[in-house]
Amino acid sequence: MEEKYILELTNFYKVFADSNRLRILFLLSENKYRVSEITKRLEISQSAVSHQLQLLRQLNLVKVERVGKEIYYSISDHHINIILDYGLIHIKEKNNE
Amino acid sequence: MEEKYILELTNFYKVFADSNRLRILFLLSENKYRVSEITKRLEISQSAVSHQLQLLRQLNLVKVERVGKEIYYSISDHHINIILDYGLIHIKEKNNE
DNA sequence: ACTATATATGAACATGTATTCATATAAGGA
DNA sequence: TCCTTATATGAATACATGTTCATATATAGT
Repeated sequence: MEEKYILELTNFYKVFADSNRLRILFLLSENKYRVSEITKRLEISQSAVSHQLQLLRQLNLVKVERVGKEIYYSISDHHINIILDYGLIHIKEKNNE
Repeated sequence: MEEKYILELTNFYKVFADSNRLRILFLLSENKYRVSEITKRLEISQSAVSHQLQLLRQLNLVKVERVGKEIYYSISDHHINIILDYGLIHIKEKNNE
């Protein structure tokens, strides 16, 4: 049975179930960005961005690189891109029906 | 940009981000079941099961079939199975690292 | 028509979590 | 060392949503 994986699985899907977190992931899937750039591009407050990045870091989904005062974030798990791509495909397909 | 899909996408992922809902989806991915059977097998209250099924029905993820007093539910969107399978693969792979 | 069984549903409640606000930390430049 | 900028973080707040409780609806059997 999958029962033993259920909690782990729901936690995995929860990552993508918040719009700001998803925006951040999509942005980082293109490139690495500083916190301030994420804030500007997505129009999310600096604090909210930092909190989300903290969460993503704990889940080992993004990695960090410090350059002077600035801190760059990027995707660290290639599965993320697959999930993002598949989700998009699903939605687009659905909209075409 | 994916911006216009973001909300739709998060709603899509939210479906899988609850453990009881995920259990129900996994169960229904095997077979069609009556509400009472889902309740027994998953040990979730009848009301909670009904509420979740209602939600899944509104999203067109499950379909309904009435047979007398009983009501059978089953998966109506094949994408569901793909998502469930992929999620499992991801988790298992992750656990083997 | 009455009763029992299966399922649905609205409202109240409980809980998790995302955001904000205020502030801390850390690095670079003067 | 002091100031400025970049980011992190704890606490409070706001909000969304899943569950329960009570009850409604629907169907079959008598």
